[in-house]
Amino acid sequence: MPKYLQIYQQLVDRIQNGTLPAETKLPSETELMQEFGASRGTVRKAIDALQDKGFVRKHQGKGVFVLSQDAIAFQFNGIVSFSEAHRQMGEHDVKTDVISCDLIEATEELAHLFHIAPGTSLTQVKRVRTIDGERVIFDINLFVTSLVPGLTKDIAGASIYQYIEQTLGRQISYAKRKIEAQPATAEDQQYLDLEGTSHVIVITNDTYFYEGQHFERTQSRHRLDKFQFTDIARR
Amino acid sequence: MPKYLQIYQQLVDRIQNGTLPAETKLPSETELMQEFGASRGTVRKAIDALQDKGFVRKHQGKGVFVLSQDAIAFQFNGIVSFSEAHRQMGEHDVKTDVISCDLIEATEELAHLFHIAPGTSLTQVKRVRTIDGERVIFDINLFVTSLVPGLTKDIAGASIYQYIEQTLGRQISYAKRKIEAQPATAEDQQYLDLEGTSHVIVITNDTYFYEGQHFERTQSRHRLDKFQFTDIARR
DNA sequence: AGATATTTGTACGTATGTATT
DNA sequence: CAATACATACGTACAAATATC
Repeated sequence: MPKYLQIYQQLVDRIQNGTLPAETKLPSETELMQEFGASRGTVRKAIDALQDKGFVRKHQGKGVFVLSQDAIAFQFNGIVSFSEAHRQMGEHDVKTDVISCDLIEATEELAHLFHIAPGTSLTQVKRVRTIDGERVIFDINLFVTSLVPGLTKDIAGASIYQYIEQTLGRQISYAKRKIEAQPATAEDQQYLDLEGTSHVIVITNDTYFYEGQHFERTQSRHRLDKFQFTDIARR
Repeated sequence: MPKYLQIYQQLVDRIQNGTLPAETKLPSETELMQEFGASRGTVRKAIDALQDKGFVRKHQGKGVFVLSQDAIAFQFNGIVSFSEAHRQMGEHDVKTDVISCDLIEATEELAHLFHIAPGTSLTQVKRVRTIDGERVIFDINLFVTSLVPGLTKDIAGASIYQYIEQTLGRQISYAKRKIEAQPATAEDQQYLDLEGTSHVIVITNDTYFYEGQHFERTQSRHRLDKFQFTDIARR
């Protein structure tokens, strides 16, 4: 592990175990240099990482200050798949049913979206997520088949993201997300326990590989009252 | 402007005007050093900034690659106030009506939330946003009065964030956001043109100053079909 | 109010390590 | 194996913002 990450990790530990409580000032760069036997640049890199992760805030001329812990607890930004998200939550009975896993041909519109030729093969996966006995999420995934080959119903029942990263060895880089409400479709009514609600929350997710290739669009359709999304925004 | 930001800006320009199209490789650090007459550290800082903003991706041993433009167009992350968001969109007839601007006393629950004593003064602002003639957003703001003093109906009708940053001279740092659906309340029905929809989308926003003080909680209640939220997530 | 010290920000230079070509 | 390109680490100097005397 690089030295700057070691320093970073030790400082994170101190913040998390209360040695460096919220609102207190971190030792100055000069002091940290002496303590860790590192150059100023290395110490600064560690502190920059702390700030990126939301642990501290730097102020020129003043110092570096620890931010309150509860701010960090909120920090589950980033791309998190369904199975990752619910493994952490625990306590809930979660099940995934794969409705279908088919090859389809890209329409004009989808071809344009993925920057591929019309008619190119796409893999379409439809899944229903059941939480505590209620069917509350209906996912429709579309993958560019050439970029994500070999998808099967079995894989779709486990974790597609794990398959992409571990079996295919591709690295997922970033995702664009859109959240909106839409009237429930006939398919929504068929696959979800809507309990009379007229709308669903739709999260459209466009995901990209490290190299910038757009390989997936997913619509995740949630029952209104079972949907919640949190994040942290920085000015 | 610091040198590394000048280099950053010039590279952004080239990416945006097509001189450096997506998927192409940036000049190497050595070449950029010569071109801009800068040290390697300075060039690297500029490239790091490019990567932070999502313009490029660095690969050790390979080079730095330009990411596709449409990924960046999506990049309006961060904390954006209502008036900021709609100034950019243009084309729409937007109006803000201030329903009330009162001092209230913190309940036990609110006191705990803001880490203040029960009974401490809070400023409560209720506003309705009308877009193209329809009342679609109902905002309820709660400010810790001692941290955001002097709020008036007039200020609430313009931009509270601008007042905080420019008049009070305080810097807003980050916000925690939660998005969920809730059944419409009587107040929602009174102030919004609900068009028969039973639920509203509620965005709860907790905002913090640079120093880490929690100074605001806002509930922004949106009509279902007029709500949309986008962001970009990184792995 | 003003000078001085402290603290972070920027910039340069050099050397060595690691991944890819 | 060698060359190329990015990553880490050390050191120095000066600037800018803030705190202190």
